[in-house]
Amino acid sequence: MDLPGYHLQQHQPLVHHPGNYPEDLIDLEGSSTSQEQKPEAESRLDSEDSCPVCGDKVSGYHYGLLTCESCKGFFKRSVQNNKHYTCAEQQRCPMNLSQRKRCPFCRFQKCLAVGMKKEAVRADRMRGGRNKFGPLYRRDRQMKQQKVYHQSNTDPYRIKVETGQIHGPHALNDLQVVTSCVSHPLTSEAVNQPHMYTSCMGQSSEPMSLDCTVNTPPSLPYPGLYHCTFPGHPEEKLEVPFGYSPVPVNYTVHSTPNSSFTPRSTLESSPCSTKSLTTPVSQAPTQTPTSPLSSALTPNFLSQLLEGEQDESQLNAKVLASLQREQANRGKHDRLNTFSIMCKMADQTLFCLVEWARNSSLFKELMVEDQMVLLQSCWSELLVLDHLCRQVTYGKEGCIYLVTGQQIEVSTIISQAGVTLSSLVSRTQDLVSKLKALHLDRHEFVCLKYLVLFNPDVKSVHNRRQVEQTQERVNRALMEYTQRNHPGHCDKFGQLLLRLPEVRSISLQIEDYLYQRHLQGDLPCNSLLTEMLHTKHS
DNA sequence: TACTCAGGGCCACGA
DNA sequence: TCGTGGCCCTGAGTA
Repeated sequence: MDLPGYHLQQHQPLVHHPGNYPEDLIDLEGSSTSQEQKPEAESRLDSEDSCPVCGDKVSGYHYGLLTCESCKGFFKRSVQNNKHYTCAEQQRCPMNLSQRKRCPFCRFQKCLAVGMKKEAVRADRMRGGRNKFGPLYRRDRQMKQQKVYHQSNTDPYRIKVETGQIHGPHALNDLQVVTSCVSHPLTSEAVNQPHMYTSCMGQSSEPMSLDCTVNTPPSLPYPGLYHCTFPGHPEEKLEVPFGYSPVPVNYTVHSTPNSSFTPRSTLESSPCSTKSLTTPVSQAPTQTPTSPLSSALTPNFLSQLLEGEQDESQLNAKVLASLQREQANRGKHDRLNTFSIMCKMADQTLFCLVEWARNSSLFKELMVEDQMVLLQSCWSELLVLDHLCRQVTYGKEGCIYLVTGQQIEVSTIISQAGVTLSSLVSRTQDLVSKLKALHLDRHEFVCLKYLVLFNPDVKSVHNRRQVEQTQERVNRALMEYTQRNHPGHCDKFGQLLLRLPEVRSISLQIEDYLYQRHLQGDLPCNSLLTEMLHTKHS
């Protein structure tokens, strides 16, 4: 099993993550491209493409993708000098050849969004040589040649993602939300202007359409390159022994301000549970007066927790770009259906969550084996929490805010979905309402994520005490934060913790649902999502 | 061993 | 004065 960033094991099959396009998967439009392979000299002409950041002429591969000399230099200086820009506008400045100098903030953000990699800027400033992305550039070049051919034979730059009818034995889809009647372009610029997918379902015998039409810029770099910014990139492919142990957790909450959040392993609460597992009471995290925690440290501690949080617009752009690349790499008759698109979104989000955990200073303190088992245990809960936070923060009434920045009406999904999915959507929306009523904020949300992540009851955790202490610390920070910021809502802390069992329950139901779809062959292959599911059930 | 090419440095230029 | 961007140098990887 691969967890992005973890590599320990050699016996597991190599897993291809989204964005990974190893040669064995790249056939890529098959033989049709073989005759179109251009000589190297001609392929160089491809570099006549425009820079994905500003549209200027590209000069070569720089920091992960084909960019112009100007953006190369700008990116280098920004990273080397650790520049921190600010935007005088609304962080949505247009970025083109004539205006690229106006707002370095937006320019740098766009550099990151399109996939330029900070890590490609050498910390030691050593000149010359090849970087570690060399093989990737070659692969990208091959992909590019193939795409040039493909685009010359199809409608260039415009990719229509449609959900087709599911035929055959797999027709029992719980979700057949399809698209065709909405035409909002799905561009990076659209990230900050969420589109509404209005329902046009039930008005036609044809599959309904969930609009995923994308206008891909001509210079859109290719799969495997943009994905450099995602964990799980081929260059980072790491193999991991992945013995998932389903350890259901029941969060016992004493909803008084002084109570502690106590995850306890239970058996009955999990439909997936097959093992008996008990946790000694002594292992339950407790707060004691002798705790090394200091309330005076809480603001800084919360700031530390928040540091790793990813900017939503960047996440939007990343996932959107990933979906665009996925579509761009597919043939005209090989479009992703809506369920697959949703899975891809979840998969990319999962990668980002794993990366978030890996970059967390608290998480880094754990031994790698413990990091892995914790992530294996809570990945679906993190996904649910992430989704919930997005809805609380950005979602409008009656709509679901997607990780791409788009919105879809809940009624649209429910009207099309089967019993299981409808139930899941309803339960999740109920929870969203509860969290909205609690006015869940960013600090509280990140604390909940850490509480879920640092679960000392996960089987196989070696340094249980360390996990417990971190959980206690986060628990205390959350309690103090809610007391300090919501003195009139003295039970907010307890109310927040009371939501966690439901998060767990929903996540388990989602895992079961996805696994069933996986068995039906509906889940996209080669995804971290699939691997997580497969490992758990294997 | 010559060649390739991506990252770094230099420096003229302009705001 | 500082940021920009074009040009050249460097050196690991490759054929």
